[in-house]
Amino acid sequence: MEQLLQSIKIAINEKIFLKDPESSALGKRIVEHSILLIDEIGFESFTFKKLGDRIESNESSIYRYFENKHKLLVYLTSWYWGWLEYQLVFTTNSISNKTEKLAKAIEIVSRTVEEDNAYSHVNEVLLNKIVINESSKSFLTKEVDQENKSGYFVIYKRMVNRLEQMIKEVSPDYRYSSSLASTILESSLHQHFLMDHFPTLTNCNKKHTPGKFLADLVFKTLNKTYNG
Amino acid sequence: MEQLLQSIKIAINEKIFLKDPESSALGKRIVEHSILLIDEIGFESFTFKKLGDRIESNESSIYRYFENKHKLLVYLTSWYWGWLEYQLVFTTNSISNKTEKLAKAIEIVSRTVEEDNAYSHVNEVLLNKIVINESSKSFLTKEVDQENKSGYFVIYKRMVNRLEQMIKEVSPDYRYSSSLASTILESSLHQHFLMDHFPTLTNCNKKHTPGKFLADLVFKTLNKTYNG
DNA sequence: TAAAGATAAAAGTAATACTATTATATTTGT
DNA sequence: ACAAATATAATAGTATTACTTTTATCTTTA
Repeated sequence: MEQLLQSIKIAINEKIFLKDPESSALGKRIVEHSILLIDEIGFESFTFKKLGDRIESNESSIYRYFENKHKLLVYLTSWYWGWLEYQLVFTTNSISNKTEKLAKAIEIVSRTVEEDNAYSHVNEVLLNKIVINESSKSFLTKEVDQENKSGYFVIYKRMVNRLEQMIKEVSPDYRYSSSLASTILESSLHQHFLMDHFPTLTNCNKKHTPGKFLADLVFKTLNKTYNG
Repeated sequence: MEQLLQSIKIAINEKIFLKDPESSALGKRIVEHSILLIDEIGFESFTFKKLGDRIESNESSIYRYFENKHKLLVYLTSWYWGWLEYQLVFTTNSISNKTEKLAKAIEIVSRTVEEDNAYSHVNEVLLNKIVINESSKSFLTKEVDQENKSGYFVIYKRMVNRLEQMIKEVSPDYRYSSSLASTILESSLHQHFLMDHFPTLTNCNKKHTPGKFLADLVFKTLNKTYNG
């Protein structure tokens, strides 16, 4: 699988960037070090000036790739969802049992991310942390409707739709398939956040993972017994 | 109830403000108009200078009440959860049937807020919109652990705990009571957000409210039939 | 009615979030 | 191999933000 992924490029809506960061060494350094720096100091404190210093390049050169730091965050989260979507599709594709397929999907989208060496300039473990801590800020803005129209969030929406379809395959009569699908993704991120910062607000831990909580929730809701 | 509430003050952790905004006319104007202005232009664009212009007061006077706009947001969301907690406790207190009590609680925390004239300087309808659109930003920061230690989020945590207790009353053996409780609150806000901006990612609408989705989810998960 | 406390006005500072210009590399097409 | 095209770096500049400080004035209240 790693060999296979090596040649796959995550396709991101071109409106999100001014110049494709995958198209040059500088672009890749921008992506690589923005992940490290945002993880380190948080999105609020992150600036293109600091990133420029870090990669020994100039602030203005970064502006040639991304209009502002908000678009960079949209890019990074899109990349993450695209990467996760690939794993989801690849892993569940061959599973014919519908219940088992949905169970696997829940596991994939909610598990703690482990190193993936397929993309040398992206640290997926840190990117997952960024998605947990910062990604809400990419859509909780006054510009969300306009950016949604421009297709900034297509990959995320496709992820929700894939989960929704799997839910429908398991329980065609369930009324809230898309709400449940969006709740799986959102709650997964939230439970991971609570594990790190508000442990009294969650029962999840290394043993009882967010994935197990969500599998239990989903299959009871869909009236299917499943012993994952 | 309105008469009763009139005399109740929502108690907010004193570390969140420099001077209690409830203690003066200017303080109340700050709260009142910050809600209107944040709703209007969003938290990112909101500044104390703009608020000062709006209330015909000075930027530096606002700084006497709140250290920065982040603390003001923490204050507003705390106020909201305190207000909602009061409604929750008041409304569910007299219900002896445990299932019915939990059902009512879910309804209270997930319903669309309607006007409440008890607090003249707070527009609860707009504050609810702010909580949906901006409140995540109050804890998705690098300072969250330190602020949590200082008690900035106690009211929210108490809300989750109240829901958790109600869940335990209904199903003592359910393993994920606090995860489910935190999911109810988080998912409720998220489903309202999706209704407004990503209608394809939710089945919720005026008829099939987030409250109905969540009640269905919770009672199936807890193996209780309830026809709300 | 004097003193204390609150608010307003003005000015200043460092940093942010950019834009514009020009110079210097680097790549590529012939 | 070399000119042209393109990318990057360096520098400077602007408007705004997020404050702090100082001083003046206004309002309570003891």
